[in-house]
Amino acid sequence: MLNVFNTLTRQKEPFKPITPGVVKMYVCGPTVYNYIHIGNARSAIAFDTIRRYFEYLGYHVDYVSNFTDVDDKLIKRAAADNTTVPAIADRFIEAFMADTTAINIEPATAHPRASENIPEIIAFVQDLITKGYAYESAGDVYYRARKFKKYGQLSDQRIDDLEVGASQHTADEETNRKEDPIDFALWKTAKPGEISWDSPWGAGRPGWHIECSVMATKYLGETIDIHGGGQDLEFPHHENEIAQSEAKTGKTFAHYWLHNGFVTVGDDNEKMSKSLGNFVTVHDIIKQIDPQILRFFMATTQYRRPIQYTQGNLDEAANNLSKLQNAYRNLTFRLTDAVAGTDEAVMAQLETLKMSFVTAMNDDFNVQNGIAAVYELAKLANVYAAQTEVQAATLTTLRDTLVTLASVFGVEFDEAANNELADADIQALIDEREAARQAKDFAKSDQIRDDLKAQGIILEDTPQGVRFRKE
RNA sequence: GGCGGUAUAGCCAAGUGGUAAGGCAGAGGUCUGCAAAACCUUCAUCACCGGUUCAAAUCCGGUUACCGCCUCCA
Repeated sequence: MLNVFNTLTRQKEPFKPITPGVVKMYVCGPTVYNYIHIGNARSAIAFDTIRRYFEYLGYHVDYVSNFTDVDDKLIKRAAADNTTVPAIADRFIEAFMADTTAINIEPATAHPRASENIPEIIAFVQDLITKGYAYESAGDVYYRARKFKKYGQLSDQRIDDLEVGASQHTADEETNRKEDPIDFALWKTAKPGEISWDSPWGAGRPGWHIECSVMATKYLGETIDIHGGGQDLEFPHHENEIAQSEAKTGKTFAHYWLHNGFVTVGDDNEKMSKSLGNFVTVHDIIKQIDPQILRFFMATTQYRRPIQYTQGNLDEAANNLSKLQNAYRNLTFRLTDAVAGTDEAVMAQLETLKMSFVTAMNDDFNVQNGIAAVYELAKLANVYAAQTEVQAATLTTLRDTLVTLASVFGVEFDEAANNELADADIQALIDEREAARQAKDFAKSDQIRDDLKAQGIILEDTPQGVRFRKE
């Protein structure tokens, strides 16, 4: 039984889907006014890993993640770049897709954009006004937070304890239009020249939280299984989503609320964020490091724990990743001289490891214990592949299992890197070196090996002959 | 002020009552002409104080430090 930590109840609960075999999950996506930073990437990776584990268990996952493509920051960016809001949005959505593809994140079932759901948003807001949960004020529309009895439930806040303005991001002119400072905007009237849509309240645009309520219910239904996002969205964003959605539908919005921890940087483990300006974009970082390493690093930290983004931690992830890749190579290499048959003892150990993996992951996606099982699998594979006689079916089963389990973390094994390099020049050098080794001319053979290494080709002598890989 | 999260070896980190998983780095070894890859061995009493218990990293009380949210944020 899979247990997930539900922010709503602050405890682990058995996961029971609304529809057997199906998971409907919505994960808050980025506001597309810049390249995503590695904190955004962490969230995407955390929920992609969770999604992949559901799929490993055999669930069909309907995974919806939005783009917030209309808001103050886009308007500001468009003005600064002397272009339009849609142009900015298009540019950074394209960059988002490129960056997330590089770190091996599966595309969502749907990637809806706020700007493409304006009629639905207006209808949603209108319904909230009709039901008495919202009111128009000088062209803006606000949500009456106090009217929603459960307001504060998710973040465990009582309205009266909230310190208004504690984050120092409240705008005075907006506060003046509200009945109550805790109320939040559903619709904002357009200032001259700003992007806008016609509405019953005049030209304007959606507030920040409404698009998620609208798109989640539109694409997944009034009640969904899992709603995810970063911990910083707990309040107010997700609190507001609940208030909007449940006031409108009268139904539970999401059964399980999952929140990923932050990426921290520097000696004081400060949160990385766009507003603090201490961020590293994925766009930049993957020019310097292998995106697979970034992916592996983040995927192997449990989603609720903070991640310290440091060079040392990245190096460690790189070493661990190559450990898995070496196990894959070791298995693949022996297929060439394997005999028929299956080793039942190894198969039995493999089953035990798979059970360890599932047990670990079923405990709120405990990837630390999950990856430990994969490391054990790698060791089992290496020991087996080092035997003098190996069986093909045993090798392929070990390899298939390695591939399947590692794929939950987004690890892919590159066949080409192993490789059967059809480069005649390199093969000639390898043959020449072999001849030199046979003649015990080690000075020459070592020279050839060094030369190839300079080209990024690593030679390895094994009892079954020489093999090579790219560095 | 309200709410929440952390604290385990040089580093990452698992572990909610029974005597500290796993990984990285380090050390020693096996294999190798030498390497590489791999394997084997080795490496901690759990922030601090007090309490409960036959037994606590794990429960209770207290202390300290760090981080986050309280309408820009993943």
